[in-house]
Amino acid sequence: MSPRVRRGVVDDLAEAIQTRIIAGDIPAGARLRQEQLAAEYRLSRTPIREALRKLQAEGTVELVPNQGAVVRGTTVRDVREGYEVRAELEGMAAALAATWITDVHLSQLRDAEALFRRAIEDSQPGTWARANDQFHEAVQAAAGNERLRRTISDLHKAFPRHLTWGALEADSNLLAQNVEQHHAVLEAIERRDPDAARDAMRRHVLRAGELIARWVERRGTTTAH
Amino acid sequence: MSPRVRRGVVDDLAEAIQTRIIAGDIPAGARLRQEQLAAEYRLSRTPIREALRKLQAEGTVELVPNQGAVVRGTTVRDVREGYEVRAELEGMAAALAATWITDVHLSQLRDAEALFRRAIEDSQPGTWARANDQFHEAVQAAAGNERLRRTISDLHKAFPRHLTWGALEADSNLLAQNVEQHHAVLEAIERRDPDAARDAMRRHVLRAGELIARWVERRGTTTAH
DNA sequence: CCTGCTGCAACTGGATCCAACAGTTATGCT
DNA sequence: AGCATAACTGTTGGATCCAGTTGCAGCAGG
Repeated sequence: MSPRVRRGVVDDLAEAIQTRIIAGDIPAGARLRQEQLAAEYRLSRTPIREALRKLQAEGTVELVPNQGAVVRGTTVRDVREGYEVRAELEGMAAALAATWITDVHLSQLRDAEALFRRAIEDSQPGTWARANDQFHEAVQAAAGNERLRRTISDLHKAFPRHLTWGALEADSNLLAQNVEQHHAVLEAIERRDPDAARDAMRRHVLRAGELIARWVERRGTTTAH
Repeated sequence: MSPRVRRGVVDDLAEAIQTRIIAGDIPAGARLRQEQLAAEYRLSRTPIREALRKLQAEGTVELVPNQGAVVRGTTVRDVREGYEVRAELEGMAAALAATWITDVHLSQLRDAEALFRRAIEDSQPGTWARANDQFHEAVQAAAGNERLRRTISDLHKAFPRHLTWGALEADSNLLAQNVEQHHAVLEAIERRDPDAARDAMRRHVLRAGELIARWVERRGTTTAH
């Protein structure tokens, strides 16, 4: 969002690995061997290790001395706790958005909502997930609190994306409900009603969290091996 | 809090540097030269660099390619935004604490409050800051949401401690007000009133944030050079 | 006196090298 | 035969090395 500052190789590298993890490409509990990653990315081990340190700080990976890095498994409790916090923060963002939103941001928000709705109705697999992110990001942008935005983003990145997908993909009815909830948020923001916006967003996120928690519960923890 | 897992050299190192920064020992805007740090800690540059990567991920330090690490300066806007978020989260923690607190945590909370009160009344310089942390941490522990705790902690570490100190130390009246506010939070939690607890904590944190913001404003940004 | 160029020194980024440690398998002793 | 120990393999941690880039100082020119 603000790559105004110059980025180095390891920043890209960390992001790449991060992406592969949240995409579910690399499963939880998997050991990340430095040499293998080095070979894969045509680099030496040094930048790999620095990237892993970054991921450790972000909580994506656990780093045990002399034993290497394993991707942190997500427990049901992690999901519940994380979404509880996220609900609060996104609710706050919605409330702020309702009071401070400008016309440009409002039109962005409307576009995102519309895109999401269409993606669901036409049941386009990859598109609606992206549209969903776009909607939430639009709200956060409208809120105008950069720190808040970053905090939510960090929280969001703590969960592999396939969790979100998997939990909702199963039932098209749930997706329809999501459309309704997004609409409620948008409507409250349009009405400039902070309390209503906060409440709508809170409920929305909490619901999603509960669904994901149950989904994870059913399949056990995502920690492999 | 959970150093159950084995820690390595760089973990300690990162924490040490972090501490020196939030203590104000290393001023904002200062360049951290790897060679110097290496000599200082009797290590090679490699672990230093990894530690800096961690700090970069935590937002404590900015890492520009071929130019090294500088500690991030704190702008007034950063303070306002950060404390706004923190107020929300700590308010949430207080609300959770009010509903879920157990007897052990409650006594811890009472102890922390009393310690804080005494430290202020006897005007012991170093003690009250520590007692303050203790109080807030007790609330978060009582809330029982580990993720929330960690998120607040990350947020807290984003600000050098001497900011907090400096802004409050000047006026003993402000400290007395803080005692009152802590008491209000404690009382609401004792009454098991989530809404009141949230509100009291929110106000408390927002006030502190506003004071710090104004203090920073007066002295300009903390970015040296 | 100020501005722009050029060469040098210092520092960072990445690669390579060696030592230490964990896990595993094989071996010897009871 | 079973258990304990010893050797081996694979992997990480930290040190050293080399190349590329940046920033600064000094100098020439306007």
